[in-house]
Amino acid sequence: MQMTSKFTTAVHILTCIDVFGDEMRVTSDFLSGSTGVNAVIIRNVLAQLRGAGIVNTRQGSGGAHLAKPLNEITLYDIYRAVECVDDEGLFHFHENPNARCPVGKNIHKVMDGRLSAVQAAMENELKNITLAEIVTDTNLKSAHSFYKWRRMK
Amino acid sequence: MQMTSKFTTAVHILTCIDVFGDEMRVTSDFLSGSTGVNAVIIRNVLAQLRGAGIVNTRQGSGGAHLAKPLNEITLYDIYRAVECVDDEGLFHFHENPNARCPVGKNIHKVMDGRLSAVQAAMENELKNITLAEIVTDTNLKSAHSFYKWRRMK
DNA sequence: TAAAGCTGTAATAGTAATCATTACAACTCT
DNA sequence: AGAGTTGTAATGATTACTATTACAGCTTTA
Repeated sequence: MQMTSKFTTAVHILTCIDVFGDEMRVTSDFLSGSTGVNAVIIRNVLAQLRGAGIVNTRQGSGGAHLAKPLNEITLYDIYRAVECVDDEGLFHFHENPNARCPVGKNIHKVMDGRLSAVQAAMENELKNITLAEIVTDTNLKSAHSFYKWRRMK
Repeated sequence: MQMTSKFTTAVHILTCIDVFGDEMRVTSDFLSGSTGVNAVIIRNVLAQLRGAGIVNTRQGSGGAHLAKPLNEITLYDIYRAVECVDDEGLFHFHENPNARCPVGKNIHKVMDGRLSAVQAAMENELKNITLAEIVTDTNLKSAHSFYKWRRMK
């Protein structure tokens, strides 16, 4: 089991918007080039991020922009925006436990609270990581390589 | 994204083995009846649990048995046995970030440590839950309903 | 020792999810 | 008006999960 790559793609996208947004239009095509992910997928991810109030985009005039300060966007916000984790949660129950069996009848109830706690532990960790950290680290690691890439576009 | 239902199925199976194991042969067929999961799937899950040293099974003579005390089996052990989480981890990276882009070049490295921490937080929670708890709670909830079910088999 | 009941495992199929891709209408800006 | 974009629907390839059928091999017991 794994999260969709849309999650890391979304973080990548948002980092690009912040890093390059000052000087150029960050279009879905540009983001496709940086992530290696199809431009339509990028637009879909952007649509989900927009729905969550994380970015602004507009039809016609290209270019995505952050809708919030970097340090107010956590990885949890992005995860919620992009992964469909609403309904059932992280764990997927087998669907037809036998209600006539005392174990089958109760296993769901017995596990539910505990599994929610596990999920919450993961989500809390995600809440503690902001995009600001990601961007800062990325800038530190790549201080020297910006020039060329910008020229390419 | 979600975990396979094999995980909750495995917990259900192990609970049954402990609860019913004293008085009857807990076969894949019996477990199929309790979980509502196909008997072949049950046998596959049992095979994985056996590989992890959690249960013993033998060809011919039916009936699975726990290979360890209840309080030495954590949900983490079961999760590791049953989900294939070894290689890439919980998060799935988009596979072709552009190495010529300073963001694409570094995003993986920047996120990796943080995502590992998130995964570890979840796994630590799983390590804190033992099968002993699950069985105890199940027994409490179903004290009155065992008789009938046993008679059915 | 033969029959009955299990396990282990391979092969096949249905279903759902993910991602890529094509296509095109609607919008913005020059 | 035309070029460049976004938003979105439709289609297809690939992969994962689960169910199911089939059968060889093992154990127990009658």
